[in-house]
Amino acid sequence: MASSKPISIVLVEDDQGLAELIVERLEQEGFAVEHRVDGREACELILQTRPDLVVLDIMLPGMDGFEVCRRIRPAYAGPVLILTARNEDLDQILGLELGADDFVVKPVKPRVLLARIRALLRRAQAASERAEASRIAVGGLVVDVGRREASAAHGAIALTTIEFDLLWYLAQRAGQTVSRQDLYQQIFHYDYDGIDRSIDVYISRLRQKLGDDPASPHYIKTVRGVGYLLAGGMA
Amino acid sequence: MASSKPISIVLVEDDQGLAELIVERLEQEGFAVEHRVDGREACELILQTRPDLVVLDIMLPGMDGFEVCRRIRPAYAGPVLILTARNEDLDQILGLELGADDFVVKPVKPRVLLARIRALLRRAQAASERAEASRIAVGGLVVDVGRREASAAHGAIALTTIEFDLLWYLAQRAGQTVSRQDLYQQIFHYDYDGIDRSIDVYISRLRQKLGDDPASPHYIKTVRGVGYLLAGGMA
DNA sequence: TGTGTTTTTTACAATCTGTTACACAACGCT
DNA sequence: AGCGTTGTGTAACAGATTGTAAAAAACACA
Repeated sequence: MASSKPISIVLVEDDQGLAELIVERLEQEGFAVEHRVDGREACELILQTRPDLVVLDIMLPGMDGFEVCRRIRPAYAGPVLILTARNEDLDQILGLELGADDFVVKPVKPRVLLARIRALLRRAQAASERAEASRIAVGGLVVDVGRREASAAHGAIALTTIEFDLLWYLAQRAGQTVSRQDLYQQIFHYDYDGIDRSIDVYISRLRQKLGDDPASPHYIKTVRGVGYLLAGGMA
Repeated sequence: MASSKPISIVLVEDDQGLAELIVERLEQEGFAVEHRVDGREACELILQTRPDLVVLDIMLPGMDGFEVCRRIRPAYAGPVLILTARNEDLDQILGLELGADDFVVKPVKPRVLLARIRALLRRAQAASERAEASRIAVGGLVVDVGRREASAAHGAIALTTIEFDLLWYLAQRAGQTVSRQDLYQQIFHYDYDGIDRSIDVYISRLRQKLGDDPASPHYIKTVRGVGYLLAGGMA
């Protein structure tokens, strides 16, 4: 198990001295560390490589740490540890619900940082074990909640928020008919009034993106008078 | 769960080191694991013992994982989890619609694999509690309720909601005559008044789509004064 | 603020459903 | 066989439901 792959960490920090110190210590401990100074670059790196953990300084040139956090959060599910110089920032960190998982106040002692990192990794691991599948494969379609995208034979398919929520809900119940009522509850959080057509529009757009012909659909079937069904199911 | 009978898993993997690692971990967790290196042998084992789940490596000597999947699928309905070394294989997994239920990209972390296995087993159990059989094959016709579609030798047949419900009900009782009364109860949820002709119309439409000549029908026979019958038996 | 995207609404097109009408087939009777 | 009676097959139609393009509104970001 130790052999498979080292745990990867992305460090975003503009103070070169501090950064070197941290990188050295972490590598000593067997982590694979990538360091970036620029916020924008860091975002790209994180979204691309999906490290096991991110250590993020708040004060950065260009895009600050808050912004980086906001940017990556929708698509990156791993733990984020914030580094901050001033205590006052804490209010913001906590209050703004950035989705940071922990923070360390500067000046940083490597021992402390290391302990926090280990704790976060443990927590994340436990969470991922508990989690439902983050991905569902049904009938040649893969729906990935971590990336909030679907892939079919042709490749990845970019979906908007609601499109994805809808597909995810259907995928979780693949092989069962899902009622309009149910879909309105889940997607819009209010009841179906019998008149609104938005679900139909989203289904239509989903079918278009999935390359599904509504006359003889491969993925999403209509159950007239009831709702829809994503083809799939087991046993 | 610990008491009755352990959950059985078949692992098909040619890398001895990895296989041992996985087997050990799974047995630790209380699963009964059978390991095979050869694809052909694995097929036999799976079809014979019908394990609760199959973990299948793509790269195998002799018969590769894709082929194994294709071979077992018609007769094995349980969940299949694919192990793949390269991301590019995903295209194939998706494109070929092998009927795999999830996949894990190597290098495999046992924790992750375990979480995925648990998720798949949960899903499979939920599915099997819901439905008796999700697919029925009668006289060269396959009716699949999980996809709400029927297929004959020519390929898939697009059916409307009621057409499918009707066919499904007949398929569940293939070989026995089903009364009009019964059909009205099941399909329309009200009694047959002796006048209404809608069932006849739907039967007519079904026969058209199935390519059935009512003068000498291959699939749906008329039982005068009583109802209809979907021809049973094998072909 | 402007620009580009996503969500929601609206209107009209396409499809499905349930009914009716008529044609034909099966049965019973002489 | 001839005839009426009953049951089934299906085309055609009107109303209902769903599909979707396009416009408008809301939102996000620079």
